[in-house]
Amino acid sequence: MKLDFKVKKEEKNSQARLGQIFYKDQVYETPMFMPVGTNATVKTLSPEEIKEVNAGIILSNTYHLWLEPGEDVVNEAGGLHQFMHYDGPILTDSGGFQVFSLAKPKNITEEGVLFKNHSNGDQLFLTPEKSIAIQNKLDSDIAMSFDECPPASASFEYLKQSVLRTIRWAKRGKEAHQNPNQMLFGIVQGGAYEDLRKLSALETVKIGFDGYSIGGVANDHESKEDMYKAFSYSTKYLPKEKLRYAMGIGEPIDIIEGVIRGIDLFDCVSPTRLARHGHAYTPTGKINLKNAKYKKDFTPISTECDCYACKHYTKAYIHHLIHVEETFGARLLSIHNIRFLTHLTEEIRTSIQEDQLLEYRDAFIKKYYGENYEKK
RNA sequence: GGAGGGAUAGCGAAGUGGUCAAACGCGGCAGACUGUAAAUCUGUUCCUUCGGGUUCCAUGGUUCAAAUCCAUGUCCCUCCA
Repeated sequence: MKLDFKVKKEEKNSQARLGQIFYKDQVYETPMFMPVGTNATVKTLSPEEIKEVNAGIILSNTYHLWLEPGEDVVNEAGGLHQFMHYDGPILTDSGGFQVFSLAKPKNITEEGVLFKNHSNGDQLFLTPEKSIAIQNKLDSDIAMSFDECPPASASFEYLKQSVLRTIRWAKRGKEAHQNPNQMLFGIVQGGAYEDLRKLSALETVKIGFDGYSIGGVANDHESKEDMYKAFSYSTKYLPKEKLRYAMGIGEPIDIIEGVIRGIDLFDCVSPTRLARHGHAYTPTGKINLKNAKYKKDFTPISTECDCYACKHYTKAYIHHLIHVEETFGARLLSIHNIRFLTHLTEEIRTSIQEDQLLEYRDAFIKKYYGENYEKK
């Protein structure tokens, strides 16, 4: 069954909204943070742990599952939910981000994108139709249009051509889409230019999708200022009743700033990747558990956190696990970091409810970054 | 008792007259990471008041110059008796 979305409340002092996603017999609140599980697994976590950490939607990836194990295997298993034993909503990215991370610009044509398989060098060709067909078979709940995700450093002219092509691809993808239980989102591109974001948003909305994503943000050292512009210039031209999703975002502050600009959904690899590299989010900033100063720190990562890691383990123990490269360390930190972000969105929702989101943002910055925070 | 081989920075290991404060790997100490080619990548790792100082088992020697050559000693390994 296709999931449903309703906006419950709009904040008085910003573009922020409170919403609800209805899925099977469950209701999920937005704004929401969605953990990333590219290879049909949120790295190191079981589905039970994903739920324990209060995450709802999780992500998976078309490109990766196409290569391994192949969409037919997943389909034969009964779809992604059955395959990976996750009964919450699953969103699949289209492979569009891999256009940015894996393909060379000259391999992008009107028809589609030529990739080199990152593991064996095979030539691969992905098109909008192919991406949608794979997602149909994976049977995710939300599919993404196949887009070009250009680097932030791309020129205005290149971005314009790219936006126009992504719109044409979106149209082709929508025509190819056949899974009635699956939402399909269009993707707004256009860098930090209002003209391009407007063009991209309006044309994509004209095609008509179940929700809209904002792509091409936080690529290759884009400034925060440009990222926030991209948010504003996109949501400004999107219908209020549809879900808005900032792809690949992000850092705690970027989630808050995104919500302020009218975004409902966020996903990011940071909590799990940082975890594998020994880092933990805390209310007073990010810390590196590998650091020698934690060797004998027998306090939890955060006394304000209710996650499994913080309830039962000390920094000293996790420091030890990371040093001896035990996977349990990465798991505890992944649990903690995702919980940090889902908890952040809970506080954001409360603040929207009370029309206090801007105050919440300022207080968060003061606590997380200290007094001398400036947008970089 | 005899014959060989070896001793290099925290560890392993290159280097066998000057370009050597000494490759490289590990470990250590830090940093980066935003739709996951990411349990990855980068920096740093003798001391220093940044001028310099002190090193390659020890001592003595050869040489303009020694981790590198010679002598003696100490310790380790392999083989033979």
